[in-house]
Amino acid sequence: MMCQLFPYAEQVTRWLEPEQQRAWRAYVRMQGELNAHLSRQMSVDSEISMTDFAVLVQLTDTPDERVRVLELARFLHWEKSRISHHVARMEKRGLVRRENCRSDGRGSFVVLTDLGRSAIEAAAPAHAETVRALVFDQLSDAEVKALEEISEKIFTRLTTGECAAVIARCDADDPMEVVSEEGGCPEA
Amino acid sequence: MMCQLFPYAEQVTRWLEPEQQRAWRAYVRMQGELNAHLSRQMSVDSEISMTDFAVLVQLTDTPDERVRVLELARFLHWEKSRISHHVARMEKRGLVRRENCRSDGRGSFVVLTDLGRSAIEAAAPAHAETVRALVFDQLSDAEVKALEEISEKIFTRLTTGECAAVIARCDADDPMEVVSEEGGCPEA
DNA sequence: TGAACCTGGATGATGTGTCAACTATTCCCG
DNA sequence: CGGGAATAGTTGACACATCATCCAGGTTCA
Repeated sequence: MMCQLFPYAEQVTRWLEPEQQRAWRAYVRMQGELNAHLSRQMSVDSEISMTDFAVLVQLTDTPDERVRVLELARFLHWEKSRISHHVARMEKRGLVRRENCRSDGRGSFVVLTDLGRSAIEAAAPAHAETVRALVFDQLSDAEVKALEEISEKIFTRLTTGECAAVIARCDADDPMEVVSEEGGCPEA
Repeated sequence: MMCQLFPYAEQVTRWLEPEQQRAWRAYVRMQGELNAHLSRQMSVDSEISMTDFAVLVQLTDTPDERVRVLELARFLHWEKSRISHHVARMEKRGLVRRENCRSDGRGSFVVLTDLGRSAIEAAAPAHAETVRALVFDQLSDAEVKALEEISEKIFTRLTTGECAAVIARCDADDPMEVVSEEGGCPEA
């Protein structure tokens, strides 16, 4: 039970401090459980999944409720084929529909349907309640602030420097010549 | 871009405070990106995935490197069919093997193979480096402590009370008569 | 104009997670 | 002992994510 995730302390490599290791294990468990719980809640008391929800949010967030496929990919940090497949499934269920772009023959829009709008409007309140109950009702104001700062710092690290090059895959097709000396991101 | 995740502020339901909303959006983005990054790193510079890794850790953590399937499920908070499928795939790749339990004819053990051991030993150092570089190098000692406490509080909420009943699915087969008045977990 | 290249997007194969059955064994209790 | 319930685990169908590949429509430039 001790040293659960990484039994290789100080044998193999510079490892985490005990406090870091405790924090990491706590975070990993929490995050896994929270994701599972939010997904389950969403699909139990509404007809859509968390990923459907994310897509629908982007659409409702846009004035004319239509977004280009790749733009969606960039907002969500998904890769384009994921969007493509997912939109296809959502289209089959009537949540969105596709329309081709007149000004660019290659492009197409994803457009919110009435069914899609009512689906997200039905799902949102319960989701909000859940997040509040599971997360914010447990935390002090200071902790909320800390959570934001911690998240922001890590996110910044993930989206700058060499890490950004990998993430940029969703903008470009080719591996784009990442100059990584064996190991890529970690050793900055 | 504002109000990205939940555009239904104060229209529909008691919603999150602005600071909570900012924190939530930051957390969600960070967590998604971090997961993606850790998975990619693991599968790029080793032959196993994060989930393989999790299973192998449990095995190496056990004295005789063999664990019962359901015990594995409980440790990892996975459901049993997920374990079953995943172990089947790992067995196909030679990372583990199955052995039937002599004392209980129904049961079976998952046993670490030499290949499995060398796979995790090869993967662990780079993973450790990555976690340190992406997460802990960004955080002060106070933030590490805060991260642990925040995670612990949320995790506790997730695994006690009515929420626990849902999670307990991995211990029992039946839906176990969860007494939830329309909505389940959130409204405590 | 047309050849090389780039971009937006779709598609198919494969690996993974979830749900709902299902089988086989063991346990409980008369 | 015998029969029902619980337990351990598997299986199949389906939704989803990723990767590599493909293709049609644009762009650049000679």
